[in-house]
Amino acid sequence: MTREQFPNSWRFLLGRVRHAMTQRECELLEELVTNVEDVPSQHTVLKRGDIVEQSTLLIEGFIARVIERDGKRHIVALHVPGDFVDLHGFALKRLDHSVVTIGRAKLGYVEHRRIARLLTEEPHLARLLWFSTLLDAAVHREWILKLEELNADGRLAHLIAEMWHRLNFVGLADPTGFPFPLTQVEMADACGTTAIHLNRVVRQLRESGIADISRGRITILDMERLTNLGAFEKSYLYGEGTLQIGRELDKEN
Amino acid sequence: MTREQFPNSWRFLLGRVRHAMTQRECELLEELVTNVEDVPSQHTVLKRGDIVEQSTLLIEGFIARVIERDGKRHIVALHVPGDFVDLHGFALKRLDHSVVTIGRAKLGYVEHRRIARLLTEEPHLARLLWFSTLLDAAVHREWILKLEELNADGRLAHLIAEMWHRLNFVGLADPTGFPFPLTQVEMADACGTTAIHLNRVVRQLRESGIADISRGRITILDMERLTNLGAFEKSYLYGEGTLQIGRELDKEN
DNA sequence: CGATACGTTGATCCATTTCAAGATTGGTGG
DNA sequence: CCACCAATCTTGAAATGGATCAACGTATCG
Repeated sequence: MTREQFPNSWRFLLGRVRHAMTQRECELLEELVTNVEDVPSQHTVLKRGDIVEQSTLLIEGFIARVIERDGKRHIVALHVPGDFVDLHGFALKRLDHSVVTIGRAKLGYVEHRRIARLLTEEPHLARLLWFSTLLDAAVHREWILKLEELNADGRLAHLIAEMWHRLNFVGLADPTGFPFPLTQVEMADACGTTAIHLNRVVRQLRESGIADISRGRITILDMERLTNLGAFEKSYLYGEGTLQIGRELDKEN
Repeated sequence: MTREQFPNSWRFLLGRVRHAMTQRECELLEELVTNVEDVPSQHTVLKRGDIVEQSTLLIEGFIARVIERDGKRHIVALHVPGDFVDLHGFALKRLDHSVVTIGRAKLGYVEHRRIARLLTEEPHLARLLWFSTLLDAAVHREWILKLEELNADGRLAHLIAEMWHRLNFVGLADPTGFPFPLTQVEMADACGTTAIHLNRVVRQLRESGIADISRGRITILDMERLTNLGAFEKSYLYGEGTLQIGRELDKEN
């Protein structure tokens, strides 16, 4: 599986479901993606309430799912390259949140008509798409946990750890860190705290030699302490040991 | 659609997807449910890390999805009668959380083998099941938002409002309130606060004439103020205007 | 080189946690 | 039916994390 062969879907394929897909399914998926385009930072891909007829594949860059309320922006999910950002829109249609790029991004689109066809013609592939929305939900639950359990420093540590693992999974992180274009305001919006307080937490992480955030890059200084501080357990990201989504079930009747 | 005809699935059918289902699909679904049983309060249906081969339908009672960490219990989701509690286990297999009853409950089970068969033989019905997991995810996002946005009083108000709507949808609430067996400790675990502080918030709601919580029942005294306090917008619960999951898409090729 | 977004810091105030203890309730067996 | 126990709910006081208001430093880009 090369980048040349699957210019749009290769990071998706790099990601969490690749090993369950056949060559043919990979090709099918790649062909689904149309209207690939580059968009600037802070571009609103979709607005809350929009009725969508296509789903967005994030090919390069970062995307936040946001909900605004009385002038305050809240980030309820973050996406990295390879993520299907709003596959759930296929069934839900009307979005409960907006979708906004952070930093320049490259996007592709898959028409819902085509996904519908897949459902009957390629049930196994359809199940993989279902699976990828379930992983999203698992990440949601982890965010709920982090918001209930941790205070600001732990939340930021958790966010950093999660982002490192997800980016690493698609080849965009290395042991020293990863590129990360979120401003402190945006990180605060994703951690349920204020930018001012988050700034103090950033300093704390820096001074205690755990991680450094500056100029669009996060540097990991001590992964072990970072993981502890964020009470981070990576298993939820992978649906570990799972992917019983393979072909066995199809066969067994 | 009567209770007699669908003793196990009728509340599910009462719920969010009913109108998209044919009579035959309703019957199919009812037949999927096996091993119906009554279980006591605080019964652990599934433990974090379990590998599941069946999914749980909550027929009567309440269920919490919980994650324990250093002795503290966190509730990441709540379920009401009619909910498929762990349909996501179909694809994810290894659970990232435990599933525990709150108050006595009646449960039914659907074997994953059967769901797998559905996927190819009944794609439309399969899509409805997918849809129901997506609604779960939408509720997760709303919880993330409430945890980021609101402080303790708002969070509790939001929880009450959400529970009222979900229970009302399956015929278990009326304008004056609804039965609710969670202890204050459990409500605190679901609101990301301490039991002690939650108790003070409960008093606040009582004294300001918004809602009363006592002896397993929540009484709504002023729905409008409750809704405002919890910044509650019911639309996310229904996938509003959506359910493009109907038959149109199947036909249109 | 000035404008504008972003990051940093200090001081004050309030929501929430924590520790500690007492009051109520529901269920159980005698 | 009462006595008792355990769980649940309730309240107080002290300590703290985080919000808020206000201001200033610093990158970045046309």
